[in-house]
Amino acid sequence: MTSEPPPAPRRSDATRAAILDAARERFAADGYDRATIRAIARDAGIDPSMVMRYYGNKEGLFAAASEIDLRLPELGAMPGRHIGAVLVSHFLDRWEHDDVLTAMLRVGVTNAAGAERVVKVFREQLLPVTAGVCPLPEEVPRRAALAASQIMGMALARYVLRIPPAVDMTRDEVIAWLAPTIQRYLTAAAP
Amino acid sequence: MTSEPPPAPRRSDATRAAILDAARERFAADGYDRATIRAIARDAGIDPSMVMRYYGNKEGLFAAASEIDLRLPELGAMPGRHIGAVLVSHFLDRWEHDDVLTAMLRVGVTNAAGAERVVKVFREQLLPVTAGVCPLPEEVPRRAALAASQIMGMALARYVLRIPPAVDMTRDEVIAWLAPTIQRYLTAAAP
DNA sequence: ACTGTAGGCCAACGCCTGTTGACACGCCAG
DNA sequence: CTGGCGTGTCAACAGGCGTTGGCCTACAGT
Repeated sequence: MTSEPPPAPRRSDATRAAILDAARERFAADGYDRATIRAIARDAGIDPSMVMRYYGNKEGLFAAASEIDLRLPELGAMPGRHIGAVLVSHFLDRWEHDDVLTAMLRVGVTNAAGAERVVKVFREQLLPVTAGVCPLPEEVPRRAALAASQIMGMALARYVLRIPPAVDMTRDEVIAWLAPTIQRYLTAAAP
Repeated sequence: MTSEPPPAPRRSDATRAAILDAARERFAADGYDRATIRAIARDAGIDPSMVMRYYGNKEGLFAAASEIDLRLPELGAMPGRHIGAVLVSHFLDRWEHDDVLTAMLRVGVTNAAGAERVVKVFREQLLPVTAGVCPLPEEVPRRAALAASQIMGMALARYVLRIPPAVDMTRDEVIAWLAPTIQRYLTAAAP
């Protein structure tokens, strides 16, 4: 499946990367519709037609720009009581140090393909990690969805809508409040 | 302030209402950019120029269409232990029976003015209602923001992104899981 | 009955969009 | 040295957008 024979380094790799960087930034800041190919090309310092040559069309560019790896830690290898805090802390890091997640959220809300992409990340990355820590296997998807709802909701309030009290909370305060919630969603007995 | 002397019924009230209905639907379904004035006018069965005549421009139309009343119940008049369940249940109702909230969420994410509108609703409608139930007055904004983050997060997962496990939960399951979270955010001792 | 005005439609504007095709440069193989 | 291919620019396209102004129609006040 994932076996492109040699990576085959091309002379244009720098340009491709510049386009991708600019695209991620624009998609994160403006959402799918307002992030124009022309603006992305301008940011990358090249002609709009290069974007088409390398990524086919706007959808292809978005697909390439929203290749996301949450880099979730292995939860099995740590004391069960810290799972909530570790997850919240990890997501705060990811959200603050790069704008792919903001882009994913913004585009997921505006664009059907974007929403599917979010669902895919949820299914392929969050589900496996939470599988090991939930009491009953059949409850895993539901519990993961609950956890995701709280994490995305805080990201929405804090990084996208910028609701002042959510922005003003320190990182540690956010963790202190959210960790017990995530902990309960993933590990506590069903209500 | 809110004293337009007579309501002054106009012959065009039906048209105005049709435009507003169509606008709310389109903004909810498509977000700010994709919801075009032409499409809204087509839905309302009139000419695009009528929209301009009555609402000035697209921003004015959006401002009129996103006049939101959460219709939050008085929390002071009920047993303190039920606040979480009542709030979650109320928001589920609002979200399912009318698409203004979805519109608000979608536009809040794509549009700066939309985000400000969400913050305004938070400040003017959620804050006052939660003020009566939090232990310390100075914690009210933070606690309300936490509750908002969980409620918006679930709405995002369930009604916008349509993450399958979040969609599949019954209304009662959502309440059973979320109510204790909201309850804790609003009333429990700070962590 | 006459007239002013509000309600409504139509055609057009200037702008910006995604996308395309033709053309120019420079590297590398033969 | 020469040809081809990869990299890049430029100019243009068709279509959609928000917005504007002119014109027609029908009702309301006198």
